[in-house]
Amino acid sequence: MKKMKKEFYITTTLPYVNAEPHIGFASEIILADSRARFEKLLGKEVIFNTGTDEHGLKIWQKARELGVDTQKYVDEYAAKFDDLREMLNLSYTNFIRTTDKGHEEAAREIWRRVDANGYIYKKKYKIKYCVGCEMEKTDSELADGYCPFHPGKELEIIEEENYFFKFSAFQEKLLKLYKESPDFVVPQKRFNEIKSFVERGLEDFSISRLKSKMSWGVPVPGDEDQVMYVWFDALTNYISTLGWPNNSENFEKFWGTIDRPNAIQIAGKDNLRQQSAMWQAMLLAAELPTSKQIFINGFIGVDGQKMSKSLGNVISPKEMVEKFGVDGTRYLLLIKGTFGEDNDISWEKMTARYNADLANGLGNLTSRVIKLSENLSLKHKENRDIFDVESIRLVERFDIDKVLENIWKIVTEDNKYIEDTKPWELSKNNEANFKAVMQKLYDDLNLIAGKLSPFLPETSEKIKKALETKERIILFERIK
RNA sequence: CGCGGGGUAGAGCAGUUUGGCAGCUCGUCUGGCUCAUAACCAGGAGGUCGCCGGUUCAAAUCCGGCCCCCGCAACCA
Repeated sequence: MKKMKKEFYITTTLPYVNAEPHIGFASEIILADSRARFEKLLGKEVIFNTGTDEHGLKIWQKARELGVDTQKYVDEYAAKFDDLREMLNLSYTNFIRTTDKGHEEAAREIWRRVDANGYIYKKKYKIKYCVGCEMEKTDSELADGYCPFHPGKELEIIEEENYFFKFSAFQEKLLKLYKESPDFVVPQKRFNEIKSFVERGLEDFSISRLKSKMSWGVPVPGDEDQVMYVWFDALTNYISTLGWPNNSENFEKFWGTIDRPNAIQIAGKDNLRQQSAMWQAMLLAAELPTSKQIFINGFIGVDGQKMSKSLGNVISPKEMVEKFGVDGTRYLLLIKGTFGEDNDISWEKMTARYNADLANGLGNLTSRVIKLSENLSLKHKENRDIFDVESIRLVERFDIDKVLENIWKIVTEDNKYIEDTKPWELSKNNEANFKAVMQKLYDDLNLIAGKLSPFLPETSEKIKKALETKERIILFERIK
């Protein structure tokens, strides 16, 4: 067996705090949590990072709109996101807020390094400004050259001077990085997408805003008139959370070194460019190690449609937990489909799956075994190496749906085994066989509990406890 | 020629990288069981793998062409 590295680092993206926690983010963080718990079980020291992205124009506007102090507004939202820890039984070790002082300092430091290496320059550029909206408009937001909300008004052209990041200088370096690590982005199709994006050529992008127009951001080092564009600041959280630049020991241990990158990132497909190109270029520009691997998840649709507020079909993590419980929600979000693909959900389908797999499947099997073995004293053995090489490979690709499918094969086999051996008859006429049959079922259920612990931690504990105490238990109540 | 994803049983999907018996879950039909949460087990029905052509002993899978759906630009991961 080859010697494995003892430290594991995983981070989600940081949700932007201008809306309630989204089911897509819940799915992302449950995947990350499952992986983090899994690695911990394999004996690694784990840092699992998440947090909130709190700067930028939209938040500043939203707070103004509501007439509340911006800091107060973000404090409230950050707390809402931190509530997910309990709601979804998450095991994250770090919760970083981009308004944390340490983070802001780190963002300024990475700026200084990128600047010192010659990758930041100042440039005047023209922006289109709609007086009706009192907002800057990008070309993609325009309809026939006019603001869609104020089509009668001419757009004003304003010249603004901002700082730019020399993204264009990183085309070759990024392609080299992609070439050298063939699994850098998973799934492959997303990797192909970002490769061809970088191959087509990169454009420098603006990384600051005039403070006079929008003050809610990290001040640019050496220029009091500008604040950082939110992306530049936000991406830095993945390393500021480790105490970078002050705590270089911790940083190298978890984030890794240039020769041995160690950081696993998970993100939604809307974040492909930011995470796998922009952020990597920023790291290269600051002469820091890149990420090790980036997993890109698909989107969740409802009944074949996009989930959106205007359609009124939004399913929130909170509602799911109210209906299916913590582990029910975790299970349903883990098995909803192949990692990286867009997955379709609906209350109807989720309820059917909940009843079939959790109530009728695992829950009912647990009841059967506990009841049948009520009066027996069975041997308890500790599980060792409960995950085989195949399961490890699957979890490392976030194919957790397939791992769970394999666990559920044991449930099916055991139901069949009970049917074939008829222990309720054996208990009356063949004590020895009865005991042997029940011992096997006990061992299997104990194994299932072990295998479930990273994914459905609460259920895992409940099963173990029920086996021990022989107390009858309804793991998952059927839902109508 | 903007970029990308998809079309496989009534529904939802896997399988396509590396060609080799068309598979899973739900639903449905028939039968069985009574330990269990009206749960469980067995068997059955149901598919021209979007269409046309090519390569091959062999194509859902590889190649060429075509049709249709969806996402990316407005709340939104």
